[in-house]
Amino acid sequence: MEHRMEQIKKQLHAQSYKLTPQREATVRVLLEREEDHLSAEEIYLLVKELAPEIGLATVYRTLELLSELKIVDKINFGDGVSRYDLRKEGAEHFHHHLVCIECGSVEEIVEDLLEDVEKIVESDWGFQVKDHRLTFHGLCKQCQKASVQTATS
Amino acid sequence: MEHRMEQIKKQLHAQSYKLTPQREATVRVLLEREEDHLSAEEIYLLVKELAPEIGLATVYRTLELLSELKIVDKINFGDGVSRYDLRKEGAEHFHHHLVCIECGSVEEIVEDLLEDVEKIVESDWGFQVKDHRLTFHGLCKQCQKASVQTATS
DNA sequence: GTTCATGCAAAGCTTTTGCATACAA
DNA sequence: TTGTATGCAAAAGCTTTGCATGAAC
Repeated sequence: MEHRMEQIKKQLHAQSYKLTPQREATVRVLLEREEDHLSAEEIYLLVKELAPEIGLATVYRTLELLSELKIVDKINFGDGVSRYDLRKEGAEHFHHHLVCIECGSVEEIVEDLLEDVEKIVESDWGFQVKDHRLTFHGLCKQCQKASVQTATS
Repeated sequence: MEHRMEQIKKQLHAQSYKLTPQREATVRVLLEREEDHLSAEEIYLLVKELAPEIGLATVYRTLELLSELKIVDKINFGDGVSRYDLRKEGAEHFHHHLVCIECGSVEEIVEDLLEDVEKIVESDWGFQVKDHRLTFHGLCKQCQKASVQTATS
């Protein structure tokens, strides 16, 4: 079994949860589609390909479990569905996102750009930061090009 | 009529929308509770005190309209409901939030702490930033004190 | 055999929509 | 009067829950 799956299995066992076939299939989908930001429904459909008998409720329960264990982060880009994002290995903080308001694409920023800002928040506001959510909304490279072309054509 | 309400009225008229009594009551609630982060349901209950005949659907429609005009920002702290936050006068960007994971309190940071980070995102990722969402999760001052007391008592 | 996990269906919530009515330019 | 806005109720999502069944130790 791959390194990452093995690691997650240990995390589950450490809290006396089992890595059932359904949970494994769900994690596998999340690993395979690590760059995406899948909704529960999308994950469900992909998991069904690996484990056709699985129910949507189990996917929700698994995702909730993985959230609690901080293996995945639940995120909401404002379109009414929750999306689930695997934490990068060893990452303490949730990574950042660039959401294009034109084409809807989502890019990830793994670098932590908020270290300085968090120091300011802790010293000036007395707030002890545990985690963060940072999303930029704007135009991705492609859509910037497209809008320049439209403007000049 | 107060300055801010008058201003919003003009913004509506500029797009040929009317400031109906229902919309005015909704805006009034948002102004009165500017520091809070009310859900549609909470806003509805407060608006009912000013305009008892109003329907929940109208509140939703008004909030959607105000969102489009960038008079309010819709935000989601992950508890399954959307919350609506009046933009500060003249603010270009949405302000930041400090959400306490212990007591659930939400504090606002009006200062824009992301100017440097946005420059990096634009230059290093080629992403043209239009707006952002930044929320810190952690312990507020009060809850930090409380947890120290608990630990030492 | 006891506990934990699953699948299915039903229920629960928030939010949106259809439609007839009321209002305003 | 012509289009916009509203209220109500129904519908439409997404997510959670109850419960009986099944698997694991």
